[in-house]
Amino acid sequence: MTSPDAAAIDHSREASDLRIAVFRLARRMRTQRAVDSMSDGQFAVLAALWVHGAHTLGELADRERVSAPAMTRTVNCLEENGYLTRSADENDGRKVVITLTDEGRGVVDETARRRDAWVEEALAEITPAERETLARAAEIMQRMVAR
Amino acid sequence: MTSPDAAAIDHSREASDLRIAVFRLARRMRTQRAVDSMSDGQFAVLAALWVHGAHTLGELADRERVSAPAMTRTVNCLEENGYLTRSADENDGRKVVITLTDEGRGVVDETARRRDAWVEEALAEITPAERETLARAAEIMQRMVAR
DNA sequence: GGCATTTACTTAACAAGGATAATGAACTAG
DNA sequence: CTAGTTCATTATCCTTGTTAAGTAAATGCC
Repeated sequence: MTSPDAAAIDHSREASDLRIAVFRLARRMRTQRAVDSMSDGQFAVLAALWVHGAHTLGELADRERVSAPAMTRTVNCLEENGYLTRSADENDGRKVVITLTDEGRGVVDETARRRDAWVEEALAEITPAERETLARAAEIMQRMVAR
Repeated sequence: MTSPDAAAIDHSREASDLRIAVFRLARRMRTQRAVDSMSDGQFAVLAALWVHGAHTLGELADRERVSAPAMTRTVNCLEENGYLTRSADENDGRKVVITLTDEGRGVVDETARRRDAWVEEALAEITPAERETLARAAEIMQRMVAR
């Protein structure tokens, strides 16, 4: 009965390798973000708005896997700094629609440029085929998490 | 001159997507722990002791990129739970040598196993081609970090 | 239409885990 | 032996997460 065992081991090995690689890369990227006044969570919200457009508060909380109160506070802070605006939903007065301001958009561009500097450098040193693999992997990982 | 700009934007977007995906997946994997009451930081300390052997408190703080007081608190908690022990350094009475207990070793094994279990489950729900992509991506990410 | 329930967000209170500053004990240099 | 340095700890504060409770708007049932 070598076949099932071998398959199980391969599967387990694949999972281990992915887990270790993801942890290491996350850790490495995190160390690169030394100089920045904006926290990860705050930046992630602006980035989500930039990539996916306006959200209600609840949608943002769900997307970032964070409680609604936590998202309220984050949004308060970002609103005070002028990076986004709240407005009432036309059809549902309970909902708050959150929209990126031009200033917020600018901050995302600028911050992303600085934060991603290390990743871009690393991407520049691998082949286009490898970059393509990573891009597809990123999409798959997003789906694994979203599930 | 649209081509260079478009390329630069794609590159930046690629880096952003990868960073976000890796952070999210790492976060999700991190939620799978053997001991629910143990934080990621605490587990990281046990894992460091497991992989690299006994450390002084300062060495642990440096390795985890954390202040000495923060590490003191983390170690206090882990010591109270019996996962590690403090002992005086033979040659330098100021230093505190921190050693993993058998129980601590067990927690590391169990947690690694559970994290892999979640990843394996997630891998089971995607196609073989996607698994292959992730496997290749894991190898590429390891190389990016190792560089 | 009016009242109860549900939904979406906010406020309040609290816990975890990070930081710096200050304290204490042990080593080292002069 | 005294002065200065280093390692760990304690004290205090900040950020960011949580759950519980409160408010306002929408929905559903007579």
